[in-house]
Amino acid sequence: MSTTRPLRADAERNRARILAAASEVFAERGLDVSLDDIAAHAGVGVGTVYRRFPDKDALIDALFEDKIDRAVALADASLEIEDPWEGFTTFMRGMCRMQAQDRGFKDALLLRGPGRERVAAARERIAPRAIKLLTRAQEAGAVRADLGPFDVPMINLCVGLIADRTRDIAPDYWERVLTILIDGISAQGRTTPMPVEQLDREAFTEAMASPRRRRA
Amino acid sequence: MSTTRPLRADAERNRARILAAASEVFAERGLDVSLDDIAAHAGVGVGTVYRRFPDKDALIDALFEDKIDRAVALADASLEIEDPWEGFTTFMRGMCRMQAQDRGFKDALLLRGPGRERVAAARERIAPRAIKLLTRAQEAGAVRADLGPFDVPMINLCVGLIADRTRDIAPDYWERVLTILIDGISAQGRTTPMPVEQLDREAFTEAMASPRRRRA
DNA sequence: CGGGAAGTGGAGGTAAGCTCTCCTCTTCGA
DNA sequence: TCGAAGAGGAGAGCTTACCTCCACTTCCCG
Repeated sequence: MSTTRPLRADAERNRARILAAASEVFAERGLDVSLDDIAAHAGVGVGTVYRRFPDKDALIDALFEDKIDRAVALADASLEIEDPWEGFTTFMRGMCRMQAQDRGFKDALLLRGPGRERVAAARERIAPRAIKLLTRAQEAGAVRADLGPFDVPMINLCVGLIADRTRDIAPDYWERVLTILIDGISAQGRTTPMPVEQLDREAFTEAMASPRRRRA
Repeated sequence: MSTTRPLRADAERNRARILAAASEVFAERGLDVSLDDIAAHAGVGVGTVYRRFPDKDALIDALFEDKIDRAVALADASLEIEDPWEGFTTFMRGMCRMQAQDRGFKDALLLRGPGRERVAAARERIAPRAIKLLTRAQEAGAVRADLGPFDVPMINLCVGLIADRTRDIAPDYWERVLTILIDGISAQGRTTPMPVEQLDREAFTEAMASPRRRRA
């Protein structure tokens, strides 16, 4: 099985184009985009996509792996930071940034259908590191003691939602919400200055209007 | 037009049944449920629903009005509270509770399509009161000064999301997230004790699995 | 109590939108 | 040069929802 004959040059080029397009489109609009959209964006026909990837999930998987590795690397890097608070918040900000910049990644972390095992595996790689970051920060008295390990992904979820809604309007707005959440989990009652401006009225209205399928 | 002849007794009964069923189903599962579901839940045919309400939006509107009134009443009651922090947090908790307990209400506040004007009108009734609550709390030094008026609904959005995901599993879990958020907007670095327990592993797994259409 | 108006149910018309297949035509490369 | 690999994209087939239509039932006035 592993002895796959190399693809023809044009096929290889198209494969790369599909992956690039999928990465981009998933990041922008989430996993709910149709393969037709991705094919169009890649400048190929749908048939070509299906020739390369048995189905949509295979395509998602091909992109997902790498992102998980990056998340794990982030966790490891955060554990290297001496200051426990700094380490924990670096991890949180990094995870949120990844999700804010890549809606597909955020969606992938929530899959229930096929690909569920892959997500479970991913969580099992990240969770122990996250827990270590959390307990270390709690033992240092930096993070409130009553925060549970399962509260942490919920915070991610919140930021991800806000990022989805403001991505096209104010791509950094999510940092305000994360700032509030991080100050809220501090045991020392910090008030971190807001890193970005608030929304103006127009941006707010836009963000609140839910995207009822497709454009306006 | 306004001189509508009274409905026949059975029709009136069915109308009430439809409204009751719609209220219940919308609250549980949001505005995305089909009218077929509502009709079944009310024990009538779809045709009967459409005889009474020209379309789905009319049905939503009929229920929405009253909920807005309750939100406005909550804001007014919160303004009656002397302590500005207490007033503001009472409002926040109340708004979040309304959305946590009624997913349809939460959805309705985000409508873009038809019913948009009604939502805009609702916002215009609530916004001035919310702003008053906020600035009063900020002037008293209770709420961080860099919080903007448009950040407040974003907090609601976050809590609404968490409530949606945990409604069937741990109906009060959202209060933990709101607690974090409220502590995060305090200018005085409060650490309010968590009002409810955290999720256990199983509940967490359940909550993270996105509801890809219909049941499990 | 009888008849016509009002009301009812739910199958199915209509419309989207999606995933994935199929088959003809094109392109690569030994 | 020519066979095999690849490409494209129309459309099959599925799902899901909103809403209509009309034969049948129920109410209620005279």
